Amino acid sequence: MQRTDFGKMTCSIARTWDVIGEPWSPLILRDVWVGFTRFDQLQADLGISRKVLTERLNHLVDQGVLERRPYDQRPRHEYVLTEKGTELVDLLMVMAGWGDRWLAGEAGPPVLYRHRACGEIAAVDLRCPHCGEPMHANDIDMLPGPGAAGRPLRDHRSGRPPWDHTERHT
Amino acid sequence: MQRTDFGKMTCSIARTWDVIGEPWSPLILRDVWVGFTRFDQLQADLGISRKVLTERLNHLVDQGVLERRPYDQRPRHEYVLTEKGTELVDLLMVMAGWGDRWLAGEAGPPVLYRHRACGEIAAVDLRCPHCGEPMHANDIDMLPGPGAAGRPLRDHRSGRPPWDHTERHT
DNA sequence: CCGTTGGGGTTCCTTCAAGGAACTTTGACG
DNA sequence: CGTCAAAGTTCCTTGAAGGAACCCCAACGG
Repeated sequence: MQRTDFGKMTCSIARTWDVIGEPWSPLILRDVWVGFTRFDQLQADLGISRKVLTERLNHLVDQGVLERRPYDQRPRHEYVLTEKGTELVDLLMVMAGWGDRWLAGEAGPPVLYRHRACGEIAAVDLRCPHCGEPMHANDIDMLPGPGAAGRPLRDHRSGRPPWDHTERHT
Repeated sequence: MQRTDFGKMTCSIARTWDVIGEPWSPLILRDVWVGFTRFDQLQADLGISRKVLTERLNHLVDQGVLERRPYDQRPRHEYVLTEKGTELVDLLMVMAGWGDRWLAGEAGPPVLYRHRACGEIAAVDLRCPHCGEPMHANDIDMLPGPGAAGRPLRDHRSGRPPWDHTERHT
């Protein structure tokens, strides 16, 4: 599918997309996390084509997100999350949180998350690691980082990018 | 592309994927957030095909993530994030955080995020809204929610799903 | 020692989406 | 009245997703 190579863009969203943005990839990671670690388990649970599953698993292994690990003398193996992959599960939790909030409808969320430390059922919240206050879309400013490539950034004071001098015919 | 309809699955990750999982969608949202709100701006910035951009924008509007808003008497309009869409930016921030950490390489992250409340540069952190402690992949248990459909869940004590009684030939 | 089974893939074919370029529409402006 | 610019359509080519069938390999079981 992806004829465009997002991995080469100077954007961490695009680069991350290059790793998990193909169809099925997040669901494969979800399943591996939940305990479906073998090819046939994944195939049966997801109903995905074997061909596509092979391609996705290879890609995820190449990207260092999954590890192929033998569990028998026979050529049998299971897929497990690497540290890199485990940190991707954070992303899945945020996706699940948004889906629970906006798409679950009458029936309510299919899965509840319980924080083991305090025992409470909760959706993850985004916080600033320094001050501990909420840190959402409108709580931040963006600045060029060391890996920047001259991409214009949002100016939160004017509400539009600094380079944008087109009139608004409001 | 997506021949499989993820939106019908009993999984908030799959449902969310159905909204933003097509190629380009996250980058479109990023651009709208950053201030590229018009068709030609998006097309020029992303280098996406006009046809595909039309399809994506329509889908995102249909899903209530973007709103098409006229800014002139002429048939001119711009796309803006709804509340639903603004909350999706949280997801983009987590994606960016992961990409910054694992894919930025030597050059470092292209963009830095500054928390306006405290002025610090930081990546978002996932916390439990109740106790305020970190809440990552391995800090939670999953339970069936009201919208569940009998899907087996992970048992964190055994490390694999409760229904899995196959031997491990380790 | 030969056939069977089961995990883990390939191969091949059809259908549909992505990419890209050219063309169209609409109202405003000089 | 001709032109311009925004915002799409149309059409064609290439390539990815879906699906079914097939293959390989190492135990077993008799």
